[in-house]
Amino acid sequence: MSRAENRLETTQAIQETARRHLAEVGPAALSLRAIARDVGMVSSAVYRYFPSRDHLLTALIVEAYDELGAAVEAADTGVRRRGDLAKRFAAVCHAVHDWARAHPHEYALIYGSPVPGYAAPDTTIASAARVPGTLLRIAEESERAERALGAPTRAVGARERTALGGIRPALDVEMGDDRLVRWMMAWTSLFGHISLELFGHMYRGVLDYDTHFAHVVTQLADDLGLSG
Amino acid sequence: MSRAENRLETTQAIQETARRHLAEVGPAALSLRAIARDVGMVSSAVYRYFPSRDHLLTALIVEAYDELGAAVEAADTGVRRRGDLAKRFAAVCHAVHDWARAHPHEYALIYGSPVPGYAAPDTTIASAARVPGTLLRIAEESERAERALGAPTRAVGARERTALGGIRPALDVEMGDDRLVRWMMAWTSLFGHISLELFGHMYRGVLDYDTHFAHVVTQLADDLGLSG
DNA sequence: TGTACATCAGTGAACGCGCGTTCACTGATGTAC
DNA sequence: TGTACATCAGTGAACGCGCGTTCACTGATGTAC
Repeated sequence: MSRAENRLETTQAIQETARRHLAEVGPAALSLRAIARDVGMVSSAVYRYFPSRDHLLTALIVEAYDELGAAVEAADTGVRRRGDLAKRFAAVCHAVHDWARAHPHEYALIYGSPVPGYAAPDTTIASAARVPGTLLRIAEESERAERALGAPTRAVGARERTALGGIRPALDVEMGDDRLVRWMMAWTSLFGHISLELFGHMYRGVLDYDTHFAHVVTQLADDLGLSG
Repeated sequence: MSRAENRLETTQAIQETARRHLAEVGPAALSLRAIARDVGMVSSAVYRYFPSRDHLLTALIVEAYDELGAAVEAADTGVRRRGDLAKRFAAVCHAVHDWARAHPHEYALIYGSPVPGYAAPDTTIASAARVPGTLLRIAEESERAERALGAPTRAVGARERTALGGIRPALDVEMGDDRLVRWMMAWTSLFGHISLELFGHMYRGVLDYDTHFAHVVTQLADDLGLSG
């Protein structure tokens, strides 16, 4: 095995082990020494691969965003009838939900509490943007198709229009303010739902998470005017 | 000063200091020794007041839930015209938002990632239920007043009805499934919005958090049929 | 094809630090008679 | 009002443990001629 191959393999071994540890102790208590022990090397050797604990954490964050992003993009792309926006939206929502359920600690790492003392570098931005980006692509299609929203939306004033100014540059289409607002609400609903569910706030209230989630997703699709 | 007064005062001093530390290092890294040092006593003395680190954490969690709960209840009660449900709903939402902005770390403690290795005891349940409870009281009023929902809701099937079975016991009124679904969605929207905002996911996207939040709240009130 | 040198992975010891929890203790505050 | 005893707060030392990071080093892998 070449040096380069070895390097790649060891880097991955460290990252995988780190990820396992993350699930057990959380990001704040993630320990380089414990990871090194588990991989079977001495703690100082890890520094040949990651210059510091924070760099390792960044790698884990990027990995999580990318894994989720890939799952979501694949779910969208997997829908044959590209014009069936309700189906695409549902596929995306369920992909986020499924991934979060399968990887609760990775989800908590990127969508839960920020890690104290850690500032995510700009490297993470592109990966973090994949899910919102996928949603916006569907939103654009609904705008192009001139679909009417399923839920009426209050008139959007100039201030609210300005408030949403940071999102417009990410859009390829001139989108109505009312539609954009509804998509923002769908986005917060989606992640709010998943966070409240995963972090235990629905416990004993909602008795069947999957059924309820599926219902909410179809409702959101209706509100966005995607069904029909 | 009596022994009992002293005890209360020291307990509070420890808890306040713990809370300050929480804001700096997060729940996972909260250190009894550091807190003791800051209060001006030896670390073992803390054990006269809290039997373990986890008990202290529980106290902080209950405190946070109660503070938020009290703020939310006060906001609701503060609305004179009890029949103005839109105003009550908005007051409640803004109370959550304001409190979260003022106490981001306490918010993260209760609505962010679960603390690894910590299991919240049942003691926290009553305090945690205050915000959802306040929302449900408003929901009940809207049911009693037979307000029509502002956003149409897809027919709720038997399975979804069953899935929401855990919430019905907390209701004093027989509530329509469509309304209950909308209130669940409002709840997830509210906390999803706040979490995404506070945890940095709206950064550079939404340019004016307060304006956007206010707009969303009025929209939610519309959807719930509270305005009018 | 072989040799000389450079690069790199991994070692092991060390630095300086912090942690939660236990325990025997001192001295002050409270209580019962 | 005074004395004897019980309760309690806080001390300081100790146990056993873990952490991130640095550094001089050995030995293996790669490269240039």
